[in-house]
Amino acid sequence: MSTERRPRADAERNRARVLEAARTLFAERGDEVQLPEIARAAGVGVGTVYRHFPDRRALVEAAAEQRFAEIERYARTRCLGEGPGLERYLRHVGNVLARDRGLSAAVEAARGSAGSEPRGDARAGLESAVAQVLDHDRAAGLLREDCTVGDVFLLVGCLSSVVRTGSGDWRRFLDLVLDGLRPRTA
Amino acid sequence: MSTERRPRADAERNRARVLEAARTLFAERGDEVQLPEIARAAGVGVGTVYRHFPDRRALVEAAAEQRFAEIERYARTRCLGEGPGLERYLRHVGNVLARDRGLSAAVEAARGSAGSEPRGDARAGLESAVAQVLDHDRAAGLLREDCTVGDVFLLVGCLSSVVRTGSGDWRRFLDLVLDGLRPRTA
DNA sequence: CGCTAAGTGGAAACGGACTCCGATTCCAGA
DNA sequence: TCTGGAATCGGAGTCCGTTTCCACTTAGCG
Repeated sequence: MSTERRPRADAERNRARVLEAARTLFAERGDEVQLPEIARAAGVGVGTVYRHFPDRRALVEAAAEQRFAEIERYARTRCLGEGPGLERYLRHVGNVLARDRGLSAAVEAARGSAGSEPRGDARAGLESAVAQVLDHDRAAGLLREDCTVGDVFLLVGCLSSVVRTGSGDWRRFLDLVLDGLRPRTA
Repeated sequence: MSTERRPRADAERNRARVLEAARTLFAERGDEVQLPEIARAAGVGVGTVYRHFPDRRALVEAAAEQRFAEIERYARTRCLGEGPGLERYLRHVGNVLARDRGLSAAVEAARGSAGSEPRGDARAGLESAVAQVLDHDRAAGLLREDCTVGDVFLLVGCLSSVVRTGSGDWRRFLDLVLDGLRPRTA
């Protein structure tokens, strides 16, 4: 079944260039940057962009994938030690979202088509990492019993929408939400 | 300074028709309904739509204004009696957002350009109503001391973004958030 | 009744995502 | 090394929705 062919060298190179240009521009100016501009920055024609990515959204997502992987790494290395891991995690995500204007666009896009879809492995990796953080916090009595991975993704979606407003209120939002996530002190 | 002129009768009638058509269509199918279709439904040319509303966003907002007023009325009449008023308020808003697909678009649009802007009186009215609900709840010891009107608007924005995903998770979101809004039981 | 400025409608301009296809480039095999 | 043709390239052109423009219509004042 592996009718997969190694892509031509120049094709691979161009794909990388496009992705690189997209990452830079999206991060700086958000996802409203236009395709022709990205193509120009990559030294490539629009057609080439579309050869490698079916549509604008796919490009936005591909550009974000790397960031997701970085976040997963952060979760695994910095959120399983002492203290509240989920809090560290969410604050980190907030910061990353605030720095990379295009990332929140990718997060928004990933919502809506929730759960079922065959999401990339970035998503799967994140899910398992978050699950570990949740277990860790729960074991330490820092988290309400019923908090699920889905809840965290839900909240990250909201967080992303708040960051997008640019009002800077996202820290306040997290403060409120985190209070809701602590165990109910009867 | 009041160079305001009473608009012609037919103009007023057309404006009302456009608004009516927009309300219906936006509610049913969300804000992606196209201007020409709204114009057709209103029995009017596109040009006329643009005479009364500078652009699509303005129309979306105008169509939502009425809903905002209804919500304000709900806040004043149903959220100041016994029991948690803010909770009633937020659940109501969630329901309204879920029924009127276009409303969340208006809410999203209203964010971003927060606070300062000379927002319509619908906004001002809502603010004062919410402030009363907050005072009411606080007096009854149902609400954390530091919860502001701004917090509520922030959360409604998030709520709106969750509703928009269509996942139906918005009730869960409210459950989490409401727990964060209760007074810290030391 | 005119007269005139407000109002109307819809054709056309615009803007941006996406498609198409002739020209170009890579590379497997001779 | 050379070559055939498959894969890739690039950007002009299509498509589609928003917004503008303006010749024409009409309300409503004198």
